[in-house]
Amino acid sequence: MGRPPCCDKVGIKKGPWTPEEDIVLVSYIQQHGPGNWRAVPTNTGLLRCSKSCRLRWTNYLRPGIKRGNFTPHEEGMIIHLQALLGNKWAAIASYLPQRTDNDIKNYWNTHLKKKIKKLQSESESQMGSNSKAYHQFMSKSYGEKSTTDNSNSGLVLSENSSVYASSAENISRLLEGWMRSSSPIKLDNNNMSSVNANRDFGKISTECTNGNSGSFEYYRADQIENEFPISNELECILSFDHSLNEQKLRMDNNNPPLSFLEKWMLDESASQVEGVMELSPIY
DNA sequence: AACTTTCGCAACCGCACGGAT
DNA sequence: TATCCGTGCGGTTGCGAAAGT
Repeated sequence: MGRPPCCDKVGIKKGPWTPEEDIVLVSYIQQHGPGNWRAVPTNTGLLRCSKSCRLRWTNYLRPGIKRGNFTPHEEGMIIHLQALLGNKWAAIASYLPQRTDNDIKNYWNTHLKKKIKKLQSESESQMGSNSKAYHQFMSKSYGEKSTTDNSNSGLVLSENSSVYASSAENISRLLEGWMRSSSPIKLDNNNMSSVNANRDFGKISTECTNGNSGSFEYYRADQIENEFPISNELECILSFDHSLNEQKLRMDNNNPPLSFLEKWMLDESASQVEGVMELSPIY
């Protein structure tokens, strides 16, 4: 009943993308801009369905994607936003513009869920010990000095070096040469989620020819970090997180510990949720 | 060293939604 | 209004790598 999924069509390839396929896709999008995915396999000769092309682009090839380890602060953001929004990964990702929803979802499922569960069980088993594990985690997540643990002496925000998949590195090498072209082009405002850098691609300039998507450009991460300061929205939520955490730590000094999420949810519903919900996500 | 188990993540699947016709 | 089409989203799967025995 109904149409078969597009990827079930005869001749449609599945499985991991090869560097060569990536190059074809990237070069096509360089010329035409993202969108109209249905046309991509037809026009490029890629034996992939349109959906697969879109996914490959948005989750992997798109400029501005940060890969590799999540910082403690990113972890904290994800945990807060997940508690607020639930498994709305796309919404959560909009507050972490360098991360894809898929990446966040995977990180949540493989790391954070376990971590929270562990912390919760530790907190429950250490009732009366003022929830040390919770404090340690929160202080790490928010780069603050813990009020209960002096071993963590402050900011933990330094970012680990990113790890990139070998395929992306291969593409980088393969793309070297033909991508050294033209003068810089202004970034499209609609594409601010793509503003951040993919170090592998180096600096590339190109203009879309369809006139719809405007132009876009690959920047190196260090350039981006200098040229595009953190957005107001993100600053807002970060400062909110900061003050929230301070409040939470103050409360903790006077009250027996609740579980991590219970406490946070209570805090939120008490006073702060509206403030966050009014924030417009970054698109 | 060989085998098994666990983990992490890229990719896929199916559904929902909105715009066009 | 109904249908089609393109796209976005969240859940799940499968495979390679790492860890354990």
